Amino acid sequence: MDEGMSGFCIKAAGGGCHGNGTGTKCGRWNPTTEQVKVLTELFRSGLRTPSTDQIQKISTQLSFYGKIESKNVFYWFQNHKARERQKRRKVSTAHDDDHKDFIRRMDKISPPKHFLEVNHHHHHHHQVSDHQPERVMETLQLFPLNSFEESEPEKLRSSMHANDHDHHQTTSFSYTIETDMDYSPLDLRLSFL
Amino acid sequence: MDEGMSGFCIKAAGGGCHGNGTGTKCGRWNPTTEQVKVLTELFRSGLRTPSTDQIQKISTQLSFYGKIESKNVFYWFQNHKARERQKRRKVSTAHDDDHKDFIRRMDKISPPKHFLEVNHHHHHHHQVSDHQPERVMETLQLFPLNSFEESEPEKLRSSMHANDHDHHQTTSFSYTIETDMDYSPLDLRLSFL
DNA sequence: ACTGTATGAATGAATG
DNA sequence: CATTCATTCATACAGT
Repeated sequence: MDEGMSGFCIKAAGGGCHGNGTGTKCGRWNPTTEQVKVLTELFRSGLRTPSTDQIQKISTQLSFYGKIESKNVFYWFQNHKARERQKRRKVSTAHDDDHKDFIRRMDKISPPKHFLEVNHHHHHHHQVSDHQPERVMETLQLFPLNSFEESEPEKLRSSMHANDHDHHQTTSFSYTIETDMDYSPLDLRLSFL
Repeated sequence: MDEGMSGFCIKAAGGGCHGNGTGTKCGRWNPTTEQVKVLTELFRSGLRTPSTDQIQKISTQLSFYGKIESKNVFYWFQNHKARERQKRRKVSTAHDDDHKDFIRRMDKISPPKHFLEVNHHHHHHHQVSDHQPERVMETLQLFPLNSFEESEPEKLRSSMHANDHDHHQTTSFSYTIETDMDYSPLDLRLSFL
């Protein structure tokens, strides 16, 4: 979730919409026939996943036919490829007798290869029932306040060094969840180091 | 940077099977608004790449609001960071108004024929810069003709013949826009090096 | 007007 | 860290 979540591009409506005669509403990109034509042609020519540069160029060219952004081109190819494949896949079901008990996506499909999967605690008492939050109201120790910033070399957190939780030195910051709902005095405290 | 527009996005449609594991056949984590809120807050506080410990703690805290695993937190941060960065690059492009000053530059000769890097130019560092995308209004150099990936024998169909004079030595494909509107003889040239 | 379908947009989950 | 695939949500538009 970024700031601009749900496709509500309510931004600057004035003239925002490409002035095509078909009276198109703004809110989401509505490709013109020309744009679609070009995109389709590119796709048919073999372009499936354009690189950033190509996307840039394509959208720039297409911008002549109407408002368009790079991401539109990006999504277009993403979707087009996905749907075609999706369609193609529907034609491969139950080709034989019966049980095609495969492609069954549900629970644990692929366990995280590396470190992940650590959150496991209560399982003994009422396993899958509604989780009775044991009020783990402990203070959440977070980042060292100086390690963030995209400068992470290759420090895979594979470290997995048991537990350290010792360096609780400075800056602590409490964050209280703010919700409209009013549940228990549950305030998540996130302490930053 | 619009924030908290209406607090919807509550994908309560179709399945909406997040929440406790009372037999919900959810395949993938569906974060609750509270979880997202916290994660976002953490992100905005500067957390970008939480360590294993932090991930652990965060997911533990967030588990109060619903089912969640460490890997979810991990992926969330990965994606969030990546997308924000990607947004800096894709959501740009063509912001100019109605400057139809398309420059039909003399096509730049395509580099060597067979597969070769499509990106033959700049590749400087531009971490998080909010610069205006350069208007690459030149012939659209696209993929290296010899398709890639997948077993999709896309038939290269080059209908639209070049009604122009322009024709490169390489397999170029000229696409002429055909519209009822009668703007300039703008022919979008898509050259596939 | 409502409904079904096509498709733009978003994002969880991976993989390299 | 970037790139990609799979799912799903949201909407524009066509058909009845």
